[in-house]
Amino acid sequence: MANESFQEYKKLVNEIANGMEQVKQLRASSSSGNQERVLETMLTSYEEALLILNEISPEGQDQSMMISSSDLPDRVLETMLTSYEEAPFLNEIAPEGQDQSMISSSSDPPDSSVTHSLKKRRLLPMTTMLVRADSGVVPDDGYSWRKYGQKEILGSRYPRDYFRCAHLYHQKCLASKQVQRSDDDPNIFEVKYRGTHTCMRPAPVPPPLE
DNA sequence: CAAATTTGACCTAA
DNA sequence: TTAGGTCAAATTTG
Repeated sequence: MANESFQEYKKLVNEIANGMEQVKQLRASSSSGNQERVLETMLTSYEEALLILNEISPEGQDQSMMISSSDLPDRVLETMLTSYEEAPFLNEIAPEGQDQSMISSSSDPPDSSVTHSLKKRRLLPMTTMLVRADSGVVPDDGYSWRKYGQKEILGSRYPRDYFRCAHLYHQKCLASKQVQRSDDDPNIFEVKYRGTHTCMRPAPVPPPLE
């Protein structure tokens, strides 16, 4: 069934992938710190958008209940718009050619109901790794962390611990991590890292395996 | 004593 | 409202 919505779907995927590629190139050639950060945010959004598209990909048998072809682009566009709002300077770098249509905001419509919510804080993605802890204690990863919370997680047998870099105050190091014992194997811990250390502290030895 | 942890309260997105 | 993330006062640790 190569119906219309499927064609649209493929087109959308291409557009996003294409835009993502552009951002990557842009990132590779610029060096300003702030721009770098913004580009990083945008890249993340693109990736999220593609993930969403994958989740609801029309490949499955039940195509009939596939998105009404309008609420899907809405989700994607909302995600992307958030990023573009954080990157006004990009208006000047308007890429040659096509995909302006995705950036609907350039010639502001007067009563955009979207403009009110421009204060979204976008958090960095977490990278997860599994760590063996035969002694029941999580091996040191070389950084000094300070624990700031612990939570019971619904459906998990063990609580989740919250840490952030111990140098948050002396330096602006925003790195943080979460640790949670695995449900199935008590000797395995799931360690999630967010952000990278700006403090150049001791041996940054990222733990093994994943 | 300072510094790190514990733990219930607080905050907020879904 | 709930679940998950964070704050911060009390407590423990070194």
